[in-house]
This record gives sequence, C-alpha cells and structure tokens, in this order.
Amino acid sequence: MKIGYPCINHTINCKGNKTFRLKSYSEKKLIEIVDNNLKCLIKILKFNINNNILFFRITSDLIPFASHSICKYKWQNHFKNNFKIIGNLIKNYNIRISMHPDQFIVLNSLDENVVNRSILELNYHAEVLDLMELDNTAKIQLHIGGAYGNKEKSLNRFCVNYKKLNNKVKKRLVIENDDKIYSYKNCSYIYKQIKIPLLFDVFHYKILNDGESIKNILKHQNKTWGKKDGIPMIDYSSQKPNSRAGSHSENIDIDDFKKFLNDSKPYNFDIMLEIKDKETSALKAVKITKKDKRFCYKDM
DNA sequence: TCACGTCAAGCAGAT
DNA sequence: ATCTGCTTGACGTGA
Repeated sequence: MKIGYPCINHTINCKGNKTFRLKSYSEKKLIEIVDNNLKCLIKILKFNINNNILFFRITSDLIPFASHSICKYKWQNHFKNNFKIIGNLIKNYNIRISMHPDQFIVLNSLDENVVNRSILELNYHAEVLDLMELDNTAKIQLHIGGAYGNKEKSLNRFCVNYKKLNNKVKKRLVIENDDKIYSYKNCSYIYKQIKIPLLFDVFHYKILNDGESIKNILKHQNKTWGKKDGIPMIDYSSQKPNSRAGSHSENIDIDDFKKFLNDSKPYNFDIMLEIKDKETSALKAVKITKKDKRFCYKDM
C-alpha cells in the first residue's frame, strides 16, 4: 500500500506541468519546456522519496502538444536519456506510477475524429511510460466516456474501440468509475467483455453507485488486476464542505480517511489522493498510516 | 510588473 | 444558447 498525489507539488519551487500556447509553438519552445518539466519531475520524485510518498501521477502536460499534428519533433529521441534517468529513479525506489489523460480523451465517442485523436493521446501516454522503461504496473487510467443517450450501446462501443488500441496502450490501460454516468458496476460490465483492470474511485462511488458495499467492490476489483498489473489502484478524495456533491476538497478529511482505511481492511491497494493541496494532504496521510501494517514505509 | 482575456481537445447538466 | 466542471490555472499580450 502506498500513498500518492497527482501531478503537482506546491512545496518545492518547480512546476513540472508548464505549457505554452499553440500559437507560440516552436521546436525551441517545446524543447525548453519539456526540459523544464522533466527536471522538475525529478525534483518532485526526490521530494516524494524523502517523504515516503511512493505513488505519483505524472502530468499529461509533460510533453505539451505531444499528440497534436503540429508536433513533428522527435522528443522521444531528444530526451531518451532523461526518460531513462527518471525511470531508473522510479524503479530504484520502487515508486508506483499512474497517468490520467484528461476529459478530451473519449474512446467511446460517436465522432470518429474524437476516437482517433484519443488513440493518439493514449499512445503518447504509453510512450512516456515505455521510455522510462517501467513495467506493466505503471498504469494509464481513463473514464469510459460519454453516454450519448444510450448507456448500453456506449458501453459496447467502448469495448469495440478498445480493440483498435495497440498493445503498448492495452497493457497499461485501466478504467475508472465516474460520478455522473458510469458506476463501478458499469465498469465491471466492461471487465466481463474485455478483461481490463478496474480502478475504484471511492469518492465517485459515494455519489454514483448501485448499492454495493466498499468491501464487495474491493473484493471484485482485486480480481480484475492480474499479476503483471501489480496491486490495484484506487482514487480517494474528500468532499469540499458546503459545496456541490462531488466537489474536491482543499484538504484531506482525516476522520473520513481513517474510516475508509478501516472499512477497506484487509484489502491491499495503492491510494491516489485527489485533493487540491496535493502533497500537504499526502504527508498527513503518510503520517496516520505509518502504523497500518498494509503500508510499506522505510525509516519511520 | 501586473491585469486580464483567453487557452487544443468532449461531454453532460445547470442556468 | 451559454456557462461550468472535470483532475486543474496559467500563458502571454499590452500597458
């Protein structure tokens, strides 16, 4: 069991998700920004290692415009060694890695162009993890997509379009329940068809579910991750007080988190904290989990 | 140095 | 029709 946070670190003075405008695209600019982002990623990983935060989501902004037609530059070759160094750091310290393509990536879209662009973007994500020479436990998590007025057809279209993906993506792709359309049960329908691992989002589950218990879901989820996939990943968040249900909190709700840790026994998984203050909440989570035997901490 | 209009991309639901 | 949220601000022009 490991604690993680997504993409950004507010403590160290380095932004690893820098981008620029499409209008100002140039190879020089791309190289400059990617160089910054990769250097920053190393700094973030070192911070995490020093603080027993052993799970991290790498930003999709690492290589801006990587899957855009404007980008002809072979950043893969230019930064080959940088990726290797980062990969070695990750492997040496046994860090779990995930990536999460953003909302524009819709594999089950009715629009063929959207599907094709989504596939290119998924390829880019897989390429980053491959260049780091990470094994199949490094995952790319995706939501199922849109409903288009017919969930059943749209679920099936996901399965059909999944077959268009290459193996580099397939070996890393996992799907996650959302809070508006596709519940965990809907994800398990897809699992039955194509045997893709399921990422359980506890916060989304609280808003959209089919009455199952957390324990039953964790039990089922466990079966969807094969030996090569590593232990399951879950997303956890706290509700922002006095806000719309589903709004992510600034800080972790410690009592709720402790309750979840208790409710989830004895299952083993890595926890991504989708909380706005990022590493601050992750540090709190590490602190309160150091006595939980499911966690693997050093020097504590 | 700072204000602020705008930013590659999809979709659903609220207004 | 338009705006907002999503996992989330920040780029970059103009003054």
